[in-house]
Amino acid sequence: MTAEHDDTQRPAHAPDEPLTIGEMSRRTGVAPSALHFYEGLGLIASTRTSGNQRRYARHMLRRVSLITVAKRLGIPLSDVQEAFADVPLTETPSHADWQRASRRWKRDLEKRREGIERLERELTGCIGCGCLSMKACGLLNPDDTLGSQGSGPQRLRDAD
Amino acid sequence: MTAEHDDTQRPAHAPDEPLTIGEMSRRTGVAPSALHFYEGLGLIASTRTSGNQRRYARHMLRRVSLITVAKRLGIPLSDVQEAFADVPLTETPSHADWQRASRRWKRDLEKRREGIERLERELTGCIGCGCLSMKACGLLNPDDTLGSQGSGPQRLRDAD
DNA sequence: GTAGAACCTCAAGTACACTTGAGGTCAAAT
DNA sequence: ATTTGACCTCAAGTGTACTTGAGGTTCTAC
Repeated sequence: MTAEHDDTQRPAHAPDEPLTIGEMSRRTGVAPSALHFYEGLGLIASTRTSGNQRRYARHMLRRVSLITVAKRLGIPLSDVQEAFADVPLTETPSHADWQRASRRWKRDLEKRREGIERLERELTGCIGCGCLSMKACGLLNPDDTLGSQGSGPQRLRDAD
Repeated sequence: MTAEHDDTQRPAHAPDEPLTIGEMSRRTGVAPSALHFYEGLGLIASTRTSGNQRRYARHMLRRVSLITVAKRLGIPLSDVQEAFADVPLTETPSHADWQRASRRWKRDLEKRREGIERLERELTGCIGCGCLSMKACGLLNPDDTLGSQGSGPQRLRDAD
């Protein structure tokens, strides 16, 4: 986070000009090779110049940002692909397009958050009572008191 | 979730007997090959019978369950390894051992949950105002209005 | 005591998400 | 005009998290 990318030396574009792959990379923090990769998966799209170089419409920045966030949260690209399913790739997506995608995402995120919250609660409870090592605690599934009924670690597994 | 695993036909063990790899697998839902793999990473441990077969102490069930949950939440095994760092592998962990691990985990989970919550809020805002496709919205970083200052999609990236 | 299920090791294969490298082209500046 | 940096394609390599298979051993039940 130093003066390493000083865009004052970079070409200044009109606000609606398409971006080169290098610009996309600098702006999103995603390597050009990864952008190639995402394009191969159909997660993003580009047009080509007469000289076969990629040019990205500005709305691709958002797609890449969303991919990045998803990754950070451990969401696989296949899920991102689904979330983007109805968002047009080649034209600028409409208000409604992104609204739909947003709602879809939000449901997915809610599930994830709930999974984490559940685990947090369980761990918190166990911090309080120390039951992570005690048979009496039903939260994290005691080592084996339920086991012989074939229950297994249900509490930790039924979160789907 | 049918009558597929009917433990009434399985060997019934005294509550403190060690488990075979097959039993571990059935109880945790984790494949034997994965248990081998986790053992290679030092995430779990086993003793061996005179005939070189693995036997797992019952407290390994909890370790495996925690690994499974972590995976579901997109937490890499290396992080799990760290979280387990001070929890004894070969003897039954003490109350204090698991307490320490719980606290560590909880901090990690909090960060993750916060990341997800942030994204949820952003998406929610965008559902409300439709800004996911509008330049005026600063939440998801507008396509490019901040871009020429070299800021990039900061709001989505500074969440670490 | 022997059949069959469950287990063992070790090597190789798979899927995901990329990166790296080779060999070549394109574009902006001198 | 030529250098330099950015770009292109395609193939192969990397790290993570396993699975699969071959070839052999052990355990349990009959």
